[in-house]
Amino acid sequence: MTFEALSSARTAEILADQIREAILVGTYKPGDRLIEQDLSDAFGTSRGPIREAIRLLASEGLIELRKNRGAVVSAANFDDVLEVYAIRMSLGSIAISHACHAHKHGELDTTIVNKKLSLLNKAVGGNPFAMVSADLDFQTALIELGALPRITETFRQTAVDISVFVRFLGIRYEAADHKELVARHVAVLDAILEGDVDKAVGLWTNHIRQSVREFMRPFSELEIAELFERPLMQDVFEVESAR
Amino acid sequence: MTFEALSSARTAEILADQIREAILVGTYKPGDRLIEQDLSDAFGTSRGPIREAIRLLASEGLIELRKNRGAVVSAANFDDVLEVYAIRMSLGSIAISHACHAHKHGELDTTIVNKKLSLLNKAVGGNPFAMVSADLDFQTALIELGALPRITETFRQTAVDISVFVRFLGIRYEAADHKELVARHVAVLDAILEGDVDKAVGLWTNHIRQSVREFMRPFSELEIAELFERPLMQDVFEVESAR
DNA sequence: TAATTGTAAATTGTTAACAATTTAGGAGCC
DNA sequence: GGCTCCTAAATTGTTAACAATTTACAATTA
Repeated sequence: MTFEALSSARTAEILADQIREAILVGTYKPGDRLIEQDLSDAFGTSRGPIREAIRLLASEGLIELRKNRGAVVSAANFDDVLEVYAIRMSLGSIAISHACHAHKHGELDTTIVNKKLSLLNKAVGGNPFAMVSADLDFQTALIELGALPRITETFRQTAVDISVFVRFLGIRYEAADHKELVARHVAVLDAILEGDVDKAVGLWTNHIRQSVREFMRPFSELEIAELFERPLMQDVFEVESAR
Repeated sequence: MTFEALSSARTAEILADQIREAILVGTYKPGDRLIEQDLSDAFGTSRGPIREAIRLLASEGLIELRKNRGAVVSAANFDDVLEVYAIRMSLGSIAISHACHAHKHGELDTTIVNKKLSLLNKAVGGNPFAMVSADLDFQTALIELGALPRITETFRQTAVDISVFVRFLGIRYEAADHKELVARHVAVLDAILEGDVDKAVGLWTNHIRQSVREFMRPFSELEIAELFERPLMQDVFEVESAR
């Protein structure tokens, strides 16, 4: 990789994308070590850019760095799931409220979110992982309407987390009603475009709560009972009883 | 730096700490370029670790990276301040609520937060920047009681932001009533230790709202009026009128 | 046999040289 | 004078070699 003419993005970012994809696809599993030399052989670069990509993925939390002992793919657990949903609900509400206000002043550009929505509609019914990915892209675009860069960035990070959960914690989107899922999303967008703050935020929090319920669905009674012990369940998600 | 025996932390992290400090102290000002060679000369390492430190600071948002064009120190603006306070209020509430529940189950370790509190008390009345730093450390320890790692990490990042605002946006802690500030902090901690979720969260949100008011105090009527145009002001901070 | 030590291999950390790109400044042109 | 084009310097990006550390494993000892 001596010249690489096409690169409008940074090389390390491209590498990070490829390694992230490899992790999400299962080539590297939680607990696996990522050895710099192996990666640079595999991707055809030297160790420098690979190192940079590894650091990038570590800042996303996808892998963990141990001093002088390299990087390992992180393991996700249930507590993480609840925390991530809590962050998405909380910061998402602020962003959506902000988007409503921006819309009232006529300064809302819906090009991206509309594009992501049509991509999501196309993905419904296809490969479930591709659908999850399209779903997350749409939600991120929705949050981006708020034009709050730090919140958007944090939200974007949680999207990576959700991808990991879907792959490694057995969340089964096959079980969910896809049309209803998309309808919930569109309802939030519509409420924003009506400029109705309370309605939009309400629909959003409701959407997250529903997502938590769907996430729990595939688990056993025992596992669900354990999940209900977590304070976040009552305080943030207000989930009453299983299903 | 060929061996460096003492390092229990990573070299790049130490370098990042030093560069961050140099930025906060004003050695490098917003808009300044950070040239790798200059930094490696200044800190006595090669460009590799410096590069890594720069990437680290970029992920904190303290500097910005432009492809093939190096790093510049970021400039903070008022919108950022409001967004950061909104994040701290929102995620902080979740963490504090979580800490209350943990306390009820008797699994709260208050060693760190108590240590930070005594350091804060010592810092009151001294160098204002040192006080801000001790203040932020205490708040971070408070949030850490929630034992929610992702929220703690995001919160920790916003502490860096606040440091930047204090240095570069003219927030004057001299103007604030230090004893009252510490009292507000202690009140939140006490409420957590009473296990009173509503009280603790209420005190916390109130504390952030008060902080926003104090942050505005040094600015002119015109600037304050402009700040009130921001949706976050009404929606999140519920600040009524300039006082 | 189990624990311990010593040594070689594997791996990460650092450095310096080289390649590619951007920036700055001047020569030539309108 | 102001504009474009060109070249040289400055700077970032990449690579490969070297240093330091960790890991694996065999030899030694209790």
